[in-house]
Amino acid sequence: MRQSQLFTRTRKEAPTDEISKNAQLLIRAGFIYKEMAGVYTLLPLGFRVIKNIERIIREEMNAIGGQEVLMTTLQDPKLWEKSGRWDDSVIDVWFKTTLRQGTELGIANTHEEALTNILREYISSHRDIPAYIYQIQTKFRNELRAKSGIMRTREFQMKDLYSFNADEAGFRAFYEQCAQAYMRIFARAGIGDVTYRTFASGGSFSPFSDEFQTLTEAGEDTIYIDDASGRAVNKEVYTDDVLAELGLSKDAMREARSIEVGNIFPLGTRFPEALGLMYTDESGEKKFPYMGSYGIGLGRLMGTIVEVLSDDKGLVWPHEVAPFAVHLVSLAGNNSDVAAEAENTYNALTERGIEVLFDDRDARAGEKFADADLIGIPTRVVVSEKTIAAGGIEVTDRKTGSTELVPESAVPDYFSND
RNA sequence: CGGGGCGUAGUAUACCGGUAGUACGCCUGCUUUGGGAGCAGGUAGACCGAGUUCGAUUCUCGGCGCCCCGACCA
Repeated sequence: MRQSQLFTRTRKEAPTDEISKNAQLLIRAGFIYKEMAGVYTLLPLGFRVIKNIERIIREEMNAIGGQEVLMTTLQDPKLWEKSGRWDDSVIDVWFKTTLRQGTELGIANTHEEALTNILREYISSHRDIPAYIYQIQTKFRNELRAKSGIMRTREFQMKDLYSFNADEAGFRAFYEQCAQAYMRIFARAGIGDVTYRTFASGGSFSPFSDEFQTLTEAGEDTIYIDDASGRAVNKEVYTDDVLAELGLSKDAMREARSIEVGNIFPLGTRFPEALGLMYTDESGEKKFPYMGSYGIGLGRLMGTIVEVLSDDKGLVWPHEVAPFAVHLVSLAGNNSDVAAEAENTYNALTERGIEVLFDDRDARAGEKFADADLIGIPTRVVVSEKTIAAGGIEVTDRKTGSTELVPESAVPDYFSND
């Protein structure tokens, strides 16, 4: 896409009402727009990033047998009354609304009840499970305090998968598979080497859960890491008993600040029991399926990538999540030959299926470079009088800053899209 | 929800009990063109309400909003 037509603009100065690095950079670079506290609009560049994150998650969830659905935001209180969670003292992040005739409705903050209820119609035999169902959908949570830019918001995209297995053994096997899929997701998102599977409390549903914690000072959590095994333990369950159970020793563990980018946990049969979801097993006996829940907040993942990878010049996107693969910068000035060459390069790359942000604006080099650094597309390509005189194009890596001149004849191979 | 801080052009900031200045942005023109250019002209602003006062953007109170610390975070 041509940058001259991109309706957003970069800003030199950070907004004063944002302290967090993720929000400052994303707003300055024109990826997001702040509507109000904890509520952000995704602008074209930010939307592209979220779509890429979504794609990675979707691929990995499909690979482990996930089936995608899209559930509703408006929810029936009756289902929640059955599970005992309609009460504001049980879930304190509710947004609720009412129909004109006065009927109360819930605005979804999670979907265990809704999905379990749907499955009553489709799961009745052991042949109907396991079922692994997920969605990428907007969640609303009335957080007491939104904070840390896009890390804790009141409205956000979330991937939530729910597993239904015949028994706990089947659940366990899938749970491990999903944990592996999560690690692949975070690796592809560029934060794999600083993300730890972390033993944590299971809240009110189970004795444990696994969180995926990414090391960053911007985090809200404290974890303890055992570098030898790569495992970590959340501070909230960092007790001698838990460590003994996990075979870990306090002597070998280091403390770190982190942000929770994902969470998986066992739900047992609580929701099937509350909502009446049963299947008939091989011997004709009726049983409750064993359930698990697996979440990733897409916006928080995007914010975490920013916190971990950006530098003093701006954003740095890993290839798989970058809004574009190449940032083509034309330094044409009044030189129509350079402008024509830049157009040719743009067309050649685009025809090869490469996503290009083409800075065709009538602006000076300094401004264009500063913007390119701020936006953080992995590869910058410059076409100018200099590069034409040298018979090629200049290719710069955003992360390392390393630059090379690629001869014109070698350009197709350099950008072969494989 | 407890505590603290803050609301001035699109953005970032300054000053002031007598209606507001600067920078960036944006518009026009000329020059410039490899790291956020120069000159000239122009555009655009006091969160809302009440009170005090001859007069409030400034002081007081209330509301609303934003940020930070803590608590909370199925």
